This record gives sequence, C-alpha cells and structure tokens, in this order.
Amino acid sequence: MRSRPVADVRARNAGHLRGLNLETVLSVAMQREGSFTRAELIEATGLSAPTVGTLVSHLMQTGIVKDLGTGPSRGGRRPSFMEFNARHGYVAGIDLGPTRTRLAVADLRGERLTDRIIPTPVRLGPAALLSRVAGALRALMEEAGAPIDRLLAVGAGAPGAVDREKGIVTFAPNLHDWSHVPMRDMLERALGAPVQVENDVNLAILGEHWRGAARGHDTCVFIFVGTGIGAGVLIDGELHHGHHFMAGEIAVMCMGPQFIDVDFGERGCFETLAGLHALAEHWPEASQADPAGWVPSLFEASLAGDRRAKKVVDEVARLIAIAVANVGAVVDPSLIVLGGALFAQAESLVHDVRKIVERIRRSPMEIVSSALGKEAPLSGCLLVAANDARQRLRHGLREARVSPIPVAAG
Amino acid sequence: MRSRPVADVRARNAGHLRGLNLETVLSVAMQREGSFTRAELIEATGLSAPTVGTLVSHLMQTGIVKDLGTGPSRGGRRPSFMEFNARHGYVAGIDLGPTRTRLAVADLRGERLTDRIIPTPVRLGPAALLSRVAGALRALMEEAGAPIDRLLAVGAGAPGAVDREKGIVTFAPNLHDWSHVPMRDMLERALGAPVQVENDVNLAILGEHWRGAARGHDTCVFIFVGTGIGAGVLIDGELHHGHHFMAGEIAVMCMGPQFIDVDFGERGCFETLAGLHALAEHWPEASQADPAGWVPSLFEASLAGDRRAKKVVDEVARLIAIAVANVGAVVDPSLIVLGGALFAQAESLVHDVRKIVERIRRSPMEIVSSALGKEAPLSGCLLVAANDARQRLRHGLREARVSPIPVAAG
DNA sequence: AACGGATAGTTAAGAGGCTTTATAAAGTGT
DNA sequence: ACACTTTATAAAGCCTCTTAACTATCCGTT
Repeated sequence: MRSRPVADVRARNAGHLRGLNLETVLSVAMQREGSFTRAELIEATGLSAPTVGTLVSHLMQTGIVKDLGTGPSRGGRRPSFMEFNARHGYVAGIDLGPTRTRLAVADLRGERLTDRIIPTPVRLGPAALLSRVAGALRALMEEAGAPIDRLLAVGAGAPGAVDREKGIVTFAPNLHDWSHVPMRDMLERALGAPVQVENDVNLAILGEHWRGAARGHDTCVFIFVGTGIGAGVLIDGELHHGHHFMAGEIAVMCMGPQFIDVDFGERGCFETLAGLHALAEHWPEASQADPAGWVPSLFEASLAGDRRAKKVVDEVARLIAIAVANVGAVVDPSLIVLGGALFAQAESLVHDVRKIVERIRRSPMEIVSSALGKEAPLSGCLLVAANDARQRLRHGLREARVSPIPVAAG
Repeated sequence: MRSRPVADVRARNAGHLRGLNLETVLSVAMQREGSFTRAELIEATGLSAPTVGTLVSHLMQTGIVKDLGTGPSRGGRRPSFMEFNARHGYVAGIDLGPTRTRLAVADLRGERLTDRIIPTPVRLGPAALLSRVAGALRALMEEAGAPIDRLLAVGAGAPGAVDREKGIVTFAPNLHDWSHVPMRDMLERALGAPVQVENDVNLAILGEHWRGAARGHDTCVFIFVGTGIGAGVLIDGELHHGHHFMAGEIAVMCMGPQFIDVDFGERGCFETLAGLHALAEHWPEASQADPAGWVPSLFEASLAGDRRAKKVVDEVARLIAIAVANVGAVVDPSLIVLGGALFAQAESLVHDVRKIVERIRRSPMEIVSSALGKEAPLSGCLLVAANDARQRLRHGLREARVSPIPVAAG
C-alpha cells in the first residue's frame, strides 16, 4: 500500500552536480530570514567563491533570488546583498472543518498574507462544496494581490481518514456523505495548482511543531479530544502515517478488559467513553449543540463540589490520562500536546491529566496545552504547502538544467 | 538528547562524485546474490560503460570485489564475471540474555559461518562478564577461520533499556547489578572492532523483518511477553527509538481506569498483570523456575475445561489483545509479531489474541507468531553488524580514496 | 592624503570525472 | 565468409569544480 521512495538524489555526473549545488544554495537562501551576501553563502555551503557566484546569478535570472544592491562596507569592498524572493510564488491552506472552513494565503516562507473563516457549505455534496471553497480561496487570493497563476502549492486538511498518496478522503464521519472523495483531484482542477491532502490532527501537530507549543520537539504527539478523538504523530520531524494511513486512530483504543464483552464497538472504546457526546450524556445541562455552552459549566460545577459533575470530570481525565500515558509508552515522544474542543473549554483539564499521568508512570515527557488552538491545522496546511512549493522549486532547478543557460521563459 | 544527522551525503565536487559512484556500484554489487558482470552494473546504476569499468577496477584493487574470470558468451564477447567478496571481512552478533548468551559469526552479507550458545556468566560483574563473552567470541571466530583483525562490526543486544547513541545499558532488571554499563566501549576494547548496542526486543523485530515472519513488512511491531514485556517498533524499515530511547516500553502501559488508584506502579501495569510472574501467582502448580515446565500445563488445563486455568488464560489473552489493539491503533503497522516465553510455550495463545483483537476492532493488520523464536535477537544483531560493516566499507571508499588498500587496523 | 590591510567578488587557468564516439575482442547465425 | 551482437577499453570532448590571480572598495593609520 506504500511505495518506498527510492528517490536517488545522488549526483552521477557533472550536470547533476550542478543541480544539487543549486539546490544547496537555494536551501540556504530560503532558510535565511532576511538578506544575505555571496560571502555568507560561501561560508554556509562550503562551496568556492566562483561557484557560488555563478549559482547565484543563475538563481537571480529565474527570479527566485532578488538582488538588493550593495550594502555598507564591513572593512572592505561593499557586499552585494540579496534575498530569497518569498513572493516568487504563493501557497494556500484550506482547513475544512465540520462547520467552519479556514482559508489562508501565504508566501513561500509560509508567512500569512491574509486569512478568512467561512461557514462550510454543508448542504452541498462534496464536489459542489469543494468547488465553493475553491472559489472563496480564489477570491481571497485576488484580494491579497496574489495572482492565481502564481499559486505553487496548496495544503488541505479534512476531518477524517485520508489516503494522502491518492489524495482521497476515505471517510469523514462529521461531513455529510463524505466517503472516498477524491479531494486532491477536485481541488487541483478547481485551483490549477498541486494540492496535498492530509488529516486535520496530523496538520495540527505539524502546525504546533512549526509555530506552536511543540517547537523544537522533533518527536511529539498531538492528542485531540472533541466530538471525535484522534492523534497526530510526529517522528524525527516527519509525520508518521502508518501502513494504512491510520496511525493515531486512538478513537478506537480499548480502555480496559471490562469493555471487551459489552458490545464493544458501541460503548467500550476511547471516543465513546470520553468524546463530547459521552460527556453530554452524563451531564443533563448539556444542550447537544455547542460545547462552549455547557462544557465550562460542567467543569465549574465539578470545581464547586458538585458530586455528579466531579465524577464525570474525574472519569474523563483518567481516560485521557491513560491514553496519554500509553501513547507515550509506545512512541516515547519528548512532548504531548493536548487540544480540541474539550481542552479549549476546560483549562484545568490539562493540569488534571498531567497529574494523573505522573501517577501512572514517572514519565519523562512534557504534557502541554495546544498553543494554536483551532488555528493549528491551518498552520499545518501552510507548512505543508510551503514545503511542497519549495521542494518543487528546487526540483525544477535540477530538472531544467538540460541547456547550459536556461533563460527564464518570457 | 538526540542529535539530528544532518549528514549531507550530497556531492559538491568531482572528488565526492567519484566517492558516491563507487558507493553506488558497491551497493549494487552487495545486493546481488551471486556473480555479475560489468554490463549488469551499467544497467543497474545508469552509469556509462567506461565509468563502471574504472570503478570496478578500483573495487577489485581493494579486494572488496573478486574477479571470477570470463564466462560463456551470450551472443557476443564473453563477459567477465565478478562477485562481491563477502569474506572481505566478518561481523559478529552477541545476544546477551539473562541466562544464556548467543554468539554468531557471519560474513558481510550476514550469512552465518557458525554460532554458539553459552551460559551467561551471571556471577560476574558487568566488566568481567563482557570480557568473558568477548573471549568466547574470539574463540568462536578462530574456529570459524575468521581472523579477528578482519572483524569489521559487531551487533550486541541487551535485555533492558539501552542508550544506543552512547552505547550504554541504562538499566537491565534481569541482569545482576547492571546499571549504566558502558557495554559498547567495553566490548570495543575487548574485540578491537566497532560495536553497536541495541535493546533485545528491537533486535528481534529487525531479525524478523530480515529473515523471519515480518519479511516485506516495513512498518511492524514485535511484542514480547515473558518475564518482562516489551515491544520493538519498526517504521518504514527503520527502528523507532523514541526521544529517550524508551519507545516500545509497553510494560508500563495502564490497562484501565480501575488500576490507577490501587497502588499503580506495583499492581496495575501491563507487565505486572500479564507477565510470567503474574501468571505464576494465579497458577499454584507454577514452580517459579522454568516456564517451559508449567506454562503448557496451564494452557492444557484451560483447554480441558479447568475453570481456574481458563480464567487465568482468558484474562492474559485479553490483556495482550488490548495491548496489541492499542499499539496497532497508534502505530498502524501492517503486521504485529508476537513472541517471548509465553507464546513459545502456548501455541494457542496467538490464536486467542487474534480473535479478541478482531472483536475489539476490525483491524487491518496481521497478527502472527514469531518465526525465529529465541534466535530473533541474534539475527537482528547480525543484521545490525552487517549493515554497519557495509556502511563503513562504503564510507571508507569515499574517505580513503587516498590509500588504495585500507588494511584493517591490527 | 597616501598607503597597507581587509573584505567582496570576478576572471583565468587547471584538474577531475563523466559521457559520447570509436575501437577491439570474441562470439553467434546464416 | 560475412553481418551482427555482446562486452569491454581507449580517445576525445564537455561540464563543473577549485585554486590562483586580479579588480573593486573601504577602513584605519601615519
């Protein structure tokens, strides 16, 4: 089900060498925050001065690197500054949620130019829905002054099982009639740009790792608890998908031997025990609709000493703590991030979970609350898109080196 | 705690190019089972005929590739056959067990020349113990006709927590007085060859993946149940260690909310509930010593209808099934291999576990019994050693393109 | 104000490695 | 015998990299 990427990026001859060194220089250029000089590239890449010179002039011809003119001297000849042209192209993120869909447009570094939240057009079928969303994104790009033909990559998230190789949303219980929807192809046709589809919790951990609570934690896990429950697993800085793209499907975790006999699929798994629906059942004041309405009251009642509320809260904290501890035991991350509607509405819960996990096992991993909240998957979308765009740019440089001086078309 | 390997294997100049192409040719040569010709290398590498010619002559000078003379014609000039010289060096495996230690000597392909089982000298301290084991390995190599100065790499396994970066056995509960033992350094001094230390369950899944039940399953998990309980996790063909080298520490998994309050560390975790000690407590006929004595009788009694035995067996099967299902949910492997003393003594158990897992969750992963049994970690040792040796050879070619024949240090 | 020294970048010359083309060796098949 | 195939080596040419020399500025000191 998974093809091994035997992508041999090794150079074989002088031509490949050139392509790789172009990539190397471009990589360094993209990593730099601001402007830089040839001398700095020489230092960073280890290449010789003349080589860097020709590589840079090549990159400037394509427009990926912008000349900024000379700067102030540092004791000798004035350096010629340049910078990575982050506006050489644009990327977009689409976080498709059950009720709201978040859109954003960013430059090649992933810096947002603009974003927007629109109601998910739930009454439409998948094709029409995605077409509508794509239309909204086109409008947003126009407003941001980002020409659509400069859209180089899109990252899209869906709340369900995703086969990211085929770009298909296999199943999304919270989206009406979504089963085997070829989301990537549909969006690519509507937008004319390559799209990567990914599960929303996976995107959340990518987002938190990039710009949120998990910065610097290359092996970490996001555990999402809301109506649904799921986890995103990052290993050595890369998402772990699993053989059937079902890694992190902790909704179906079994929470104890006592749950095996009693009609398991319905009542015994993690999601049916600790998801918002389960809580609502045990808390009469829960109007099924918006958890922001009743979840805080449940936790306040518990803190105030309400027996019934306390029991519900204690039980859910325990269940989550068991999941956290057990995922931690298997994966051994340096950090676990907790997020989702439940944690968003109940600040004390993270603390409770942390305390119980410590009782279960003197655990070396940190446990923190999501820093980006509902924005996390969208950030992940932009990261995925920016990485994809940059990879395509680099790869393009390598391929298009057939003629000695590939002049920028035009 | 983990250094990212930013190993830039990219060529920068012509010299590096040569090194990489040498590696490429050698890689293909090592993968071939038997003999091959220059023409086949041209086909496999994509390099031109003259280049392959010079690379091959270089490899023959070092002795890594052996000339076999010309073969029969296939309609044209007779090809000149050659083969990878698997005896250019040797590797060894050391599986240090609580009572027995397995040793093996193999060629660079990992094919065993000889092996031996010796009693682990448990009365000695770590240093003396390892010295004794190293002595036994030296003797074994001599018998096999493998000169010790040709030992290029060693893979060693220990039953406990291992910091493989530092080569230290952090803690091994089943080895007397083993805590923070610098096993790698000790063995390297005693053997004069580079040693890789790894946890034994991790080695087991490597072994099963290489030559056992997990062949072809690049993402899979070994779950070991004996006196201790542990798991080895393979992701995309590579071991997953976790941030603190504690991935797969499923001994401490919490098996249900009811176990949190009752003195957890002692009685509520997976190992204390389902390890052999736990079983022995519930089965009076268990003489604490050898599980081969009483475990089969327990399972026979259960099958025969003994209520008490059945209850014990059912409970342990359930607990293991929960662990299997939950590890499966987090990692999403294509296969889970079950092994260890418990499964070795009770063939029906794998079947029982499989049935319960299917009841918990219609799971897409296979569940099978270990094919290599107690030999699995030793196979893993040889794989680790062979890979290390081959990598060193390739790397050596790249670096030491100065002296033609790099003789192993004496 | 002039000069030495430092920094940044370019041009020129040289070396290494790969590829294409040509050549040689050794068969097979008609 | 002759044409053609397969395999391997030799010669010539091309590309890219590097070192060395050179240009372009600027700073600080005398």
